Amino acid sequence: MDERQQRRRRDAEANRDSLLDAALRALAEDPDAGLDAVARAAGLTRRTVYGHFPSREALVTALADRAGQAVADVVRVVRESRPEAEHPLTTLARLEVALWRSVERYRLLGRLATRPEHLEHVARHTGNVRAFRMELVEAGRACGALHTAMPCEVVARLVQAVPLTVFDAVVEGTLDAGDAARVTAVTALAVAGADPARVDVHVDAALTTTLGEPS
Amino acid sequence: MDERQQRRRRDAEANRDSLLDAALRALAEDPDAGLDAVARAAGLTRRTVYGHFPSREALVTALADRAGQAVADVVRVVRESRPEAEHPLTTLARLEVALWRSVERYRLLGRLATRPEHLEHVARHTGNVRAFRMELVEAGRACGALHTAMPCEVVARLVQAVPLTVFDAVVEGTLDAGDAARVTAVTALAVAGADPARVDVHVDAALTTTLGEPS
DNA sequence: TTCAACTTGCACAGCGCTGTGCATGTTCCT
DNA sequence: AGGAACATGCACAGCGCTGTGCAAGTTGAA
Repeated sequence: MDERQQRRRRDAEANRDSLLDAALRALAEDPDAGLDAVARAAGLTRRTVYGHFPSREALVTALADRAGQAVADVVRVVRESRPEAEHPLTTLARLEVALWRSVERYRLLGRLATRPEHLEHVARHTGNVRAFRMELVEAGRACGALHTAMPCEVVARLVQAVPLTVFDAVVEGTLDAGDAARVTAVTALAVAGADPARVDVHVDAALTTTLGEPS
Repeated sequence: MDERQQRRRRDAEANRDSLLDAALRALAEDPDAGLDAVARAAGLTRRTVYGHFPSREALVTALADRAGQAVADVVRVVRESRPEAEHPLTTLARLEVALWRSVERYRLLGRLATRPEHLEHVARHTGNVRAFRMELVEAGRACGALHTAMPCEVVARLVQAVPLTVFDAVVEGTLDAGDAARVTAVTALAVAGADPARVDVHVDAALTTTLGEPS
């Protein structure tokens, strides 16, 4: 009963995956992209999509859940790998850097949130990240490392948008992809109210810690 | 030849205006909102829209141009009202505060930019703001008031998203509308790399300067 | 008051997208 | 090799939106 016969043929499973991958990219660019564009990007036909998903909404839902799961995993890993005495701002930097590895999925959630019909469904997934960010901001303020200019929840909301903006900057060519993770972390700390002179320490620590892990 | 007889009847002109107003709100929420929703929000019929605009695209274009003009005016006013010796960061704060008064239009441009078909048309309007922001960031760095962690163009791009994020926070209820202008300015300076301890000075100066002007 | 400008309702064509049925290959599994 | 699972092409219905034509009403201006 562990796993049923899930999917009988391997190629079908592979097609389903490349379909989800194509949808991830296509819908992150345009949440209203047609199924034809998605299928074509996956090297398949529109008709075939309905062999894997009963409706367009089912595809989007599966995709959103998958993305939400990935993001939740990132949060969990960062939480669990956190040393007892690690500075909250270093953890925050690590979170943003680690999150950058799943930016495509994070971005998908952000894009779907711009469509009223998916807003509530996405909101269930973004809660974790926001809560963790708020936690870290509060901890950062507790040790006097953050300037307090607005409520923590507002800060968390503003930080939430940073990776999305950075991604947009990369897409439009303003920012080099190699610098993106660092820029994200630096900006996130700045928005949180950190002293610019001390940001580098945390970000560098985060980058060296999180760098060693391959795909 | 100053003004032709432009529009013959006053009510028609008024309807056209309330149509544009409704479209501003509706399309800023959902760039794909139907003309029926727009007309209904203006207290008119879909059929009437085509009495004022030949096509949906014409409406959107007129709206985008109008919004772009408003934003450009804000930039011009802030530029011209700038005292010789004013600190660049104070000017930047003034820009963001003044821009907040036209946030709905600024936001419309931002929303339209998420739709591929309008992207290039919007880009013509956003150039001014970005250039001015970059100018101010460079000046701020020149007098040592800004921590340098990334290229100016990247900073300008990141600051560009701040008002939009703040507006979203207001819409979803995370932030009180009364604090929005201040939060925008504070966050913009933070992203630019200002010392948090000195941000208040510039923002307060900007708020008191720009506050006296009514609608 | 009278005419022109404007709004409205209805009806219709067109377009693009979704979702389905079916008949025909093609590919995997045993 | 055989049969089941899967992909494909085509045809079709449905839906929502755009854009147009026309025949009414309604309102502003002279």
